This record gives sequence, structure tokens and C-alpha cells, in this order.
Amino acid sequence: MKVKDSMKPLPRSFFNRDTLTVAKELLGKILVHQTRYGDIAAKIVEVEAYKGSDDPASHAFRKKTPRNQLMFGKAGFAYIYFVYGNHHCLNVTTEKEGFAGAVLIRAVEILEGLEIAKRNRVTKPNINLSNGPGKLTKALGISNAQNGIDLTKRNKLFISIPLKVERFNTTIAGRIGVKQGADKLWRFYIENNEFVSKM
DNA sequence: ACAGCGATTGACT
DNA sequence: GTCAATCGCTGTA
Repeated sequence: MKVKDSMKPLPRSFFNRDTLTVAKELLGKILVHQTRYGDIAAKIVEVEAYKGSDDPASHAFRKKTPRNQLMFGKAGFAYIYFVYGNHHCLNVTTEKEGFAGAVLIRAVEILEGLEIAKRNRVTKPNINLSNGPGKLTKALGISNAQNGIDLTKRNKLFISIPLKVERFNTTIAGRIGVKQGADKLWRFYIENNEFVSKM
């Protein structure tokens, strides 16, 4: 049976809230991507929040541009950008329309479709399959083609409520790879999860 | 029109 | 630990 059929997308109201709240609550949710080779399902284990108004690290800090316009739009859409000439990063838009916000998915634990994910990543060691923003998009086959997809509908790419409710502790930490706004503790990850990029 | 650089990764010393 | 790869977006002109 296909993974996708048993999954229920999170409603728009889940994303249409404060970015920090959405970021924290995204931990443990399931990212589903239906590819031509089969479905991949992955648990979100690490995220970072980005807000436009008072966050110098955010793409939306200065003003609305062709790239970041999705951050100003409705919540619950995929905002994917290409960075360092090499990697794609997957974000989910948050907040009400007109207020810029997004949550960067930094790491996932692949639950279904592991073989497909391994094939998507050409590197040899599969230990570090999806413990980083650039790595997980490669493993799940996500690129600019998925930019702007509505993640609250049963599209090729969406975010689902987990089938089983798990208990876990959430750790709060500083964001990684940002020069400005490094003081903000806007990174959240599942404690003791081996797929987190940096403990 | 263009120079500078980034929400990273992997390879190498 | 250090550093190159690599390109589209952005600010400045």
C-alpha cells in the first residue's frame, strides 16, 4: 500500500500562527513526497524559525522580492530556494498573509522509501542521509520544481499528522549558518534523535 | 549591468 | 580544522 493514502495533511490553521509556535510543533510531523519511483515519508526532527520583521537573518528582512514573496503569502506553502550554488533548502510558510515568516526544515528521519532516498543521494555513506537542510532535499528529491506547492492538500508534497503519537523532549538552540541574528534561539530539535544535524 | 555572497556540503590537510 | 565548489539573488550603480 502507498504511504500517501494513510496520511492526513495538517490544516492551514496549523501554519497560520506565530512562526516560533509552528516551528516547535512541526517536530514529529511527517513530510510526505510522492515521487515517480514511489512515496517517501520522513519525520521532521529539526527546524529553524525565520521572521521578516525583526530578524536580520531572514530572507524577508529587507523587503519583498521575487524570491522571498512566498514568505509574505499565505501559510502552509513550500518555500524552496537554491543556495551556495549547490543546495536546495525546504521551508514552510507561516503567519497570516502579508506577514513574512517561514520554518526551515533542517533534518528528517526517513521512515518509508529509504531505498529511494538512498538512490537520490549519490554519496557513499548513508549514515548522513538526511541530517541537514541540503541533504534532506536531495534525499527526498525536492528541488525548485516543488516551490510554491500547497502543503495542506494531498499534493505530491505535503506535511501530515503522524500516525502514531510519540513523546519526546524538545531542545532549544541557536540557529546554524547565520551571521546576523545568531543570538536568537530559534532552532528546535528532538532530543537524542540521531538524525539531528548538530546536537 | 555587475560584483559579492549565502539559512551548505564534502573533500582534503 | 580549513576550504573550494558553484550559481541565482540582491544591492548598488
